[in-house]
Amino acid sequence: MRKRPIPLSPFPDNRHDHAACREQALLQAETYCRRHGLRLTSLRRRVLELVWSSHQPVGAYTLLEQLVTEGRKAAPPTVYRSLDFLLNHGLIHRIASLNAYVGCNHPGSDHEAQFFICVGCGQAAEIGDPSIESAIAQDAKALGFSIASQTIEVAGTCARCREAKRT
Amino acid sequence: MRKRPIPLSPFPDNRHDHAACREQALLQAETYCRRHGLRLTSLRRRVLELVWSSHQPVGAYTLLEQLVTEGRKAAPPTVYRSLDFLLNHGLIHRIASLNAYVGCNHPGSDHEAQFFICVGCGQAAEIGDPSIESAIAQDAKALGFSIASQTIEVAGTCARCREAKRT
DNA sequence: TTACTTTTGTTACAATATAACATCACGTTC
DNA sequence: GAACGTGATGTTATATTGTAACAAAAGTAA
Repeated sequence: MRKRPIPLSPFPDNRHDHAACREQALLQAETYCRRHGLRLTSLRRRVLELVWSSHQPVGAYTLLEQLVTEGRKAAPPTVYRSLDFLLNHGLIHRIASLNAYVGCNHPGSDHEAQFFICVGCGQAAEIGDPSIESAIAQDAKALGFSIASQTIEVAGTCARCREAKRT
Repeated sequence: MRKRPIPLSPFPDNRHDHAACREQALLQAETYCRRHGLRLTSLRRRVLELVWSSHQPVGAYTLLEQLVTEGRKAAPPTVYRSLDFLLNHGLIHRIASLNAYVGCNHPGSDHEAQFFICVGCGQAAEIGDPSIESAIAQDAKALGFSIASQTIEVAGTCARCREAKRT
């Protein structure tokens, strides 16, 4: 029997209360930063909030536009530095295949995840599947390879978008 | 019992004859194109050859520089169009985490692969592991997600580089 | 040859990301 | 509070990766 994957952040259903979802993520980030002596400054908090504005990975320049619209003095380094902070502490993930960033609701600098990304709605579901992990770990062992980081991104169509297309 | 992964293109050992390796890949590409009525033009062949100049994924602009050095009239679209052709027919892969391209020695437009990429020597090993595939397929099934493409890239240190670092 | 399609050349630009240095804000020590 | 040191942000410029759009050339078939 294979272990059950942990659906850390699956595709949200129709009655998903996203405001609560985002607030919870921000609270977790605040708690995490307080406990680790990190400064979740106003800028960093706002960038995190913007990343969490949906479950669709968002590009750095989209975030930049939003900051500027809000009246902040922001340039590319403004955004990238905040993103780096959030990435380093596991508060967001980078989706390499999209050059975009998505929130993570289980902070901690040292965790890997797998993403299913819908080309229809653009949403990304984060999975933590021990079966994938162990398969990769076994291959690494066979190769004598020591793993530093992983990029696992599966693109396709989510259930709801498939259903929508059928009609 | 889990199936054995197929090491499609593992980290080459010290006595790896890369000239032969590259020539074989080019022959395979020629055969593949002939059989499928595709035109492996001089430019495309040369780009493929340059990609195969090592097992290190190579950037588009590096290829461009080399073409220009050789006296070809090349601009970014020159390279990207050739890369697109080679990608579409499974003759190379794109490594999203590096924005770089690496040769594939089992042509065919519709195959997925997993890569182990050494941060020491820069080489990429292509693996086709059914265990990883099936774990992902099971997650997709559980989510009702239909897979279109995959990006699976594991970064770390290969056996030889680990050994080298120990001394 | 002519007509047609595919490939390549060419110019311009879009999108993503970083380097380098100045300034500001915050906490600590005196 | 004043002086200091450190980390965060502002600012300008530039590097890197990738595309759009159209013209010219090369291959293919009637």
